Amino acid sequence: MARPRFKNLPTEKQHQILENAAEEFSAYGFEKASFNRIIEASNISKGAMYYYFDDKWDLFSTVVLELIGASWGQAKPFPKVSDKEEFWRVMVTFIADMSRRHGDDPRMQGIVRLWGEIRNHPQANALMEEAWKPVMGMLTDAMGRGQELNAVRRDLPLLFMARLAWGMGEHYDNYMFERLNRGVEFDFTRLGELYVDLLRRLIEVKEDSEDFSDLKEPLSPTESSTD
Amino acid sequence: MARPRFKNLPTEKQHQILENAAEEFSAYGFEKASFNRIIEASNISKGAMYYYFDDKWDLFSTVVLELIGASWGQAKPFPKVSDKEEFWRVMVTFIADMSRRHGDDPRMQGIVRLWGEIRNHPQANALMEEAWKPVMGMLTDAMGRGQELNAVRRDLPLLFMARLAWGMGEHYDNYMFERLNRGVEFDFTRLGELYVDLLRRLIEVKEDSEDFSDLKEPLSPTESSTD
DNA sequence: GAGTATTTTCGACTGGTGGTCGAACTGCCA
DNA sequence: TGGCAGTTCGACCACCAGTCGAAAATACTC
Repeated sequence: MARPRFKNLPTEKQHQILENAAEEFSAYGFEKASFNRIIEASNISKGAMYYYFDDKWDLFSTVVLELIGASWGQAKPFPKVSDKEEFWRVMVTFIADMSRRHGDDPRMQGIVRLWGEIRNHPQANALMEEAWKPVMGMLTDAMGRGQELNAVRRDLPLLFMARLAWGMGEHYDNYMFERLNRGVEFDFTRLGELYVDLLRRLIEVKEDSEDFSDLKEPLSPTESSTD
Repeated sequence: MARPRFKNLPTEKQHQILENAAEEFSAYGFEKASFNRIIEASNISKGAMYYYFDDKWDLFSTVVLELIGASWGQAKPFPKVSDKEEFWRVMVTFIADMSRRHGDDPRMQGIVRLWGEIRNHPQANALMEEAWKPVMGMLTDAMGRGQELNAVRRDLPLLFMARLAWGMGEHYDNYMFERLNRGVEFDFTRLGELYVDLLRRLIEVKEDSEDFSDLKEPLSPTESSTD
């Protein structure tokens, strides 16, 4: 979010600052990252830093938006599909693409993993919403198409299902990350298939399933508060 | 975890300290909770506090274990069930009981909600495992029984499914909490039914479903590191 | 009860934190 | 040359978790 003047800085300097910040945050998390250390590493004075950023959180969210934007900027939209099976097949590659984006860049990995830490910050929801808007948009679009094809259940709001998928992904990541750190080996493709299988079970149309459309309103997105 | 000597303190004093700590942690989260403030509120000196607890984390984990223990200490085990439908019916009440335990005590609520924040702490996994062991045990037992009744899929490890249920619960809580804070009204019973419906979709035996038992080993619990 | 040993309490102190602020410096225009 | 905005600077603030040596209280022994 960074004060507008930040853009007047030589792009090199901008890069340097954001780079150092990304490094620090993804290495230590939000609270334990040292704003002072970032300042030192950037060869800048404290006053100058606060001249360009409101506070630590401001720098953090700038970094997050930058990183996610760079990674998702030129992502291809969910392709047109014309039948159920194709829908699910494409979903697998979509999810794989997603986890690749999150897994390849270690700075991105660090950011994604520390999401849980900041969840209670007053501005966390606003940041999350803005940062992942394009991704969530693609997810909900995809699921909407799935509904048209009668592949995806219609009794739950799109956004609720998208968040469900998202949350499961987060949890999935954590579970795997933990095991990875213990030296367990994975077949990531197979793992992705399991993930989509689970997601599919959650949101697929099922003949005998109970209908929860009466819950639609409380589950739907209310206007997001900007606090 | 608290030094053993803590138990020699008058129980009244012990209570007072843990009470103040629970208050502080659940109100501010782990990082932003002030150890100093807890000390002051407890009418105790800094040296004394560090005489009974190794550090902030030590106090925190003591509080967590205390709180969860008190809430789950005398919980009834998952009842004997003899057929699929009964199994799922009992599961609904089990889950309802669980969310009631987490929702009734605001201190407990606070603790549960700040779990995400501390996930990256070096001792977080050990604490989580110890704190929720009885609950997870009941969950896995229940699911094991479900497998015997051919209600629950057999291709995934019990613990993986338990964690899946757990993670979904966490995410669910967060989603609802967010909406609650915006004044949205809920039918909690109905919401619990939706949760179990989703869980059921995830772990129920499904004839045409792909078999993922080849993933059993990487998904299974390895020996937990105690670092 | 005196003297010693152990346990407990105390709070000043340390190196660090995020954030503030008034002064100084710079470039530009009149 | 003077004035003025935009920018840079680092000393300073309140607070943080954690340390430590010494004082106080208690327990134990002769």
